[in-house]
Amino acid sequence: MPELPEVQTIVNDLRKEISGEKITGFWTDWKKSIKGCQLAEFKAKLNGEKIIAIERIGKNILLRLTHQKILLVHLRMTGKLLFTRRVPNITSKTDRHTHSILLLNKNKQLEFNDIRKFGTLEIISTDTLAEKMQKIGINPLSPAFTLKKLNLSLLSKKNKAIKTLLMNQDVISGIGNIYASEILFAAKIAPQRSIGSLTAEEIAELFKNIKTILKKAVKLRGTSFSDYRDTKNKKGGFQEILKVYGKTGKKCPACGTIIEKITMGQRSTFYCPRCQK
DNA sequence: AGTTGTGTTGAAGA
DNA sequence: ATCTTCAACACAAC
Repeated sequence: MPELPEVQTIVNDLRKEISGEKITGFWTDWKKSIKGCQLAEFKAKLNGEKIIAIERIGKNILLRLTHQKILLVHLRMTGKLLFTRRVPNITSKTDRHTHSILLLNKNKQLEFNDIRKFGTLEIISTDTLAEKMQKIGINPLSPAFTLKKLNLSLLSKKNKAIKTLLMNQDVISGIGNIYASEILFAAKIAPQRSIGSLTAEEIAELFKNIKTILKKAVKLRGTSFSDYRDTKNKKGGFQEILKVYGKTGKKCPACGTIIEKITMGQRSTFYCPRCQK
């Protein structure tokens, strides 16, 4: 669910909602989300710190705090960050799947809501950020991500399927199962194609569409295929214009051929067998 | 009512 | 090493 466009939407919204706020407490009924230290230490580290900046790296959300601390949030499959107002003196979650709450001043709070409880929270220090993010690949929306760069990252992976590469966070960060299928449809490339078989023209088309699809999805505030919601629990808009993802048995919007679903690395993969060569 | 599939990713297994 | 499979968990759809 939350891939680059969804995480970026959340980060953009959080900047407006909780930048500069002070953390006054932390509540949880699911300690397993917390990585790196025990609950008591986690609470102690957060308490009294101010949120000074909010950023995205890949699918990670970074809340930069005072004293060189960073609260690292990963939503995995069904995580949400819900910005809500607290009823004073009551632990008030707005949904039964909220398992942690970051309590802020002005009665603001950030609920970490996660149906499947795969999401994670961790506090790191700024000196360990680079190490922690070392294996995260390039941000496909950054100017540094060029066609040349894409070609370079393809070099050593000639035998792998192109869809697998798109989803590999160590190479390009932020593309997940939904956008991988959509980008490959837009680029007219079949997902199972090996990287070595791609022509220069196809790689150029792929490059162009990685940028355009992701940008469009950010503009539309992400895809709410099932669980994804923004910080105000609202759906995105990209699901309205999905071309192939989840469209098994439906007609290809470009040529009318029936969309097929295959499994690649235990992940559903959707494509048009006529448009995508 | 039991089985299957689900957007992620690290850890275990081959 | 590197690639594939599994597990974490809850729920909807079949």
